[in-house]
Amino acid sequence: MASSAPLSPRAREIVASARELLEAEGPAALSMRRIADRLGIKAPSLYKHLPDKQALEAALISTGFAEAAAATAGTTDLAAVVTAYRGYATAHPHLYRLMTEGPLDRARLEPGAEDRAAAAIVAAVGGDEHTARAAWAFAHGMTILELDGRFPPGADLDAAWAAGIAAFDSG
Amino acid sequence: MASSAPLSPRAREIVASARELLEAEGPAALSMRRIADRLGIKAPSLYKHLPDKQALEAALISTGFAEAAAATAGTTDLAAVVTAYRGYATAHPHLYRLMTEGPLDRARLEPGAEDRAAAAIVAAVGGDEHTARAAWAFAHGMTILELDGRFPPGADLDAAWAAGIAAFDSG
DNA sequence: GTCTATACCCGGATAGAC
DNA sequence: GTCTATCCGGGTATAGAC
Repeated sequence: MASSAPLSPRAREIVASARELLEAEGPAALSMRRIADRLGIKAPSLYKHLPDKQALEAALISTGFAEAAAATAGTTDLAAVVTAYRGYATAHPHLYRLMTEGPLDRARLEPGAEDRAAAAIVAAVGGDEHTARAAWAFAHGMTILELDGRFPPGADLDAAWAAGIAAFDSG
Repeated sequence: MASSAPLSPRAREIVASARELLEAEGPAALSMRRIADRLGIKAPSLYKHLPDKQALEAALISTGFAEAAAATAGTTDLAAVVTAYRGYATAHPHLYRLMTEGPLDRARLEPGAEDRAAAAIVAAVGGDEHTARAAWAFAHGMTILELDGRFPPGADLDAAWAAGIAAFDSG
């Protein structure tokens, strides 16, 4: 039903440790056993503090959205928003993947976190929601294809980002 | 080293059956055991025909690229390419995910398959590689966010696609 | 070309003692 | 709050018999 219960202090420590593991080794390494290992405890002990793994992932994702919102706040034009977006994603590639890959269980997130992360791009395109979604798709597509090494080796990605920004600016 | 060895007829049957499983249940269901089940054999028998699971996935991805190339061939303007791209992806969402998610082991693919899949979009933007990459990122971003249900419920995605197309057309 | 048996790895989660 | 013991599931892949 409602969104997540607030986390206890110990649960927040667990989430913080999980984040370090995630950022160091990626989503595939983010198992309850590995998280417990880092904390010097056993995996079953985690369940005294968090109901399940999804709650832990939701906490990580909510944090990521808040940080992405902060990273893009204060920008005014599309180039600046998109540059900040790319910068946040490449600084935290594994967290970005966790935030954006696959379905999102919105009920478990911090309320409003997703909207706040989207606000800067909506403002930068002048408030049109359709254009904002298209520009977000461009930014996410560039980001995830870049992180996954999907562009041809040696491709000038700064130029590709610039071309997309120019398209949306002139449109 | 080199690209994949050609597949035996039996291997092609296995790949075809794997594709049905993939399209019906998604990448997570695509295990050697499940593939074997569908064929009425045991998983170890598959290894007489295919060296490993990656070879099977590479065959599926190469096929997907060829089909995507065919789906977008003959288009002239960006709107038409992008519409065909979206149509192929939504007709084969799980295959599309397999084709586009995560790193790509190019050495195992059918040579040239990736380039042929990209050709229509390059042509539609007038041949500029940077703009082509940006437009592809837009199309992929829209597609994967749509498949993953990442846009707000009730969002008018046709309008978002149109807004992005307009941006690239006027740019 | 298929089988059985098996080796090895991993995962999330629970019960109940301390 | 942590532990041990355990249950359940899953996966890729190999050896060797038939």
